[in-house]
Amino acid sequence: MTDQQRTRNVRGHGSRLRGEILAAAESLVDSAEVAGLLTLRGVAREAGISAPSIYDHFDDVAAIEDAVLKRAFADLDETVAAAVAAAPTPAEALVAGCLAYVTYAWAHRARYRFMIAAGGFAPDAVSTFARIEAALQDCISSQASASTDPHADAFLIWVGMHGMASLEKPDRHELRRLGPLDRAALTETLARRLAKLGPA
Amino acid sequence: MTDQQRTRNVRGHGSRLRGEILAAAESLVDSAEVAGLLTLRGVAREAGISAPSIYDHFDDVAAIEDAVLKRAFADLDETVAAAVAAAPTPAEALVAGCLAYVTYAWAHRARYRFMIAAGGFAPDAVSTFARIEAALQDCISSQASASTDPHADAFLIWVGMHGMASLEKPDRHELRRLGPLDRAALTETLARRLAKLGPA
DNA sequence: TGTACATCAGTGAACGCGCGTTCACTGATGTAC
DNA sequence: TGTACATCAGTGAACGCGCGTTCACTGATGTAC
Repeated sequence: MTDQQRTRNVRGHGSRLRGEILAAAESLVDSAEVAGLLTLRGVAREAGISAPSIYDHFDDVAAIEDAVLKRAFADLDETVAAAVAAAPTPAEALVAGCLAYVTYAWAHRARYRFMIAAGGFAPDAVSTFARIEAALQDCISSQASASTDPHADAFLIWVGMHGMASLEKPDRHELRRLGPLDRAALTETLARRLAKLGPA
Repeated sequence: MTDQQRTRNVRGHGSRLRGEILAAAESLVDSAEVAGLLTLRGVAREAGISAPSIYDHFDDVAAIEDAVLKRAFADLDETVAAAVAAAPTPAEALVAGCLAYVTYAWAHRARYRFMIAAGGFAPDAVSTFARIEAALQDCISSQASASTDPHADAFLIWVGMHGMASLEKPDRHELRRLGPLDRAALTETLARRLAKLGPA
């Protein structure tokens, strides 16, 4: 990206370059028009270093992708966790968590595509799923949800959120025909119906 | 794929090769481990022809991809249409259409991934969406559905089916923790809840 | 305080590969006379 | 019925490119004596 001379890291801080490589890879993932794979040389270019320098920090391009994925899933998980924690009631917590999930995906479309393209949901998604399940369980305990099978219903919620999250921009393709969609309201409706949270 | 000599098409039937190229591309899409893009040379190899021969029938590799996508979406649409048409009641028709959609995606996982990877849902998906919306409208008319907003609810059903369709194989990753999932039953539950079809 | 040396954080050149694309060609098949 | 020719359905060789990966190297910085 930048043509200016890199100033070499001081002794003992060579691992800083690892962070720069990762940041460059994330930048490429986020700005990808199509869900193209990362290339080692592309990452090196973006980071402003020579290609062989990457090998000191990552075994290969797959290792970079794994690191990017890990951070992205952790980031998403934290976002969901914060939304759940901030809500006053179990029902609001579940809805807020779902909205946070979907909003994150919309805000980082290319990243989310990358996350799901890399072999479906990685094990990194487990904790986010567990949060949804726990939030649903809270709803059931407080009689906010009529669900009798939290395991299956949490799965359905996850399915619904992923479907919502992976849609394209509303201003493209056939979605125009749907008219203006209030995506946040739709997401809440989706969550409430699947979680059996009452009127939706 | 085959090493044996190709016998050239007779005069006036040169366009047969177009079909063979398309079939080769579909075969590659269906057997892709990761959702890799097609390459012109790869398609030529699979079809057993030289790479330049493709230019007589397709402008470039994007044109091949478009043709594959078009056929795949049409195939999916016909499958859904047949399922809807064969059901005796509106509610069963809607559920059958949803199940057909999801089953098609599971049966052709790599193909479905290719379909959604190519820039979200192409305009080719419009008619399938219209079928879902019409089926829901039938349910409302016959009072099988309590939906008051068929437009938005058809959208939610579509979202849910896409989410269900794009999940990975159940025997991988964290899905194991979910225990054995009856995917057909889950799909029906998902459809009934989102369509407000009564007990689910 | 000097100085030789080891280490660290990288670089530059080169390799072989598969890719898309071009170009001139080939050889069978139909058509005109 | 022959034969010259046009057309059709492709092929083979070559190009320039970006890729992953290797290898020997460089030059600044710390350390030992």
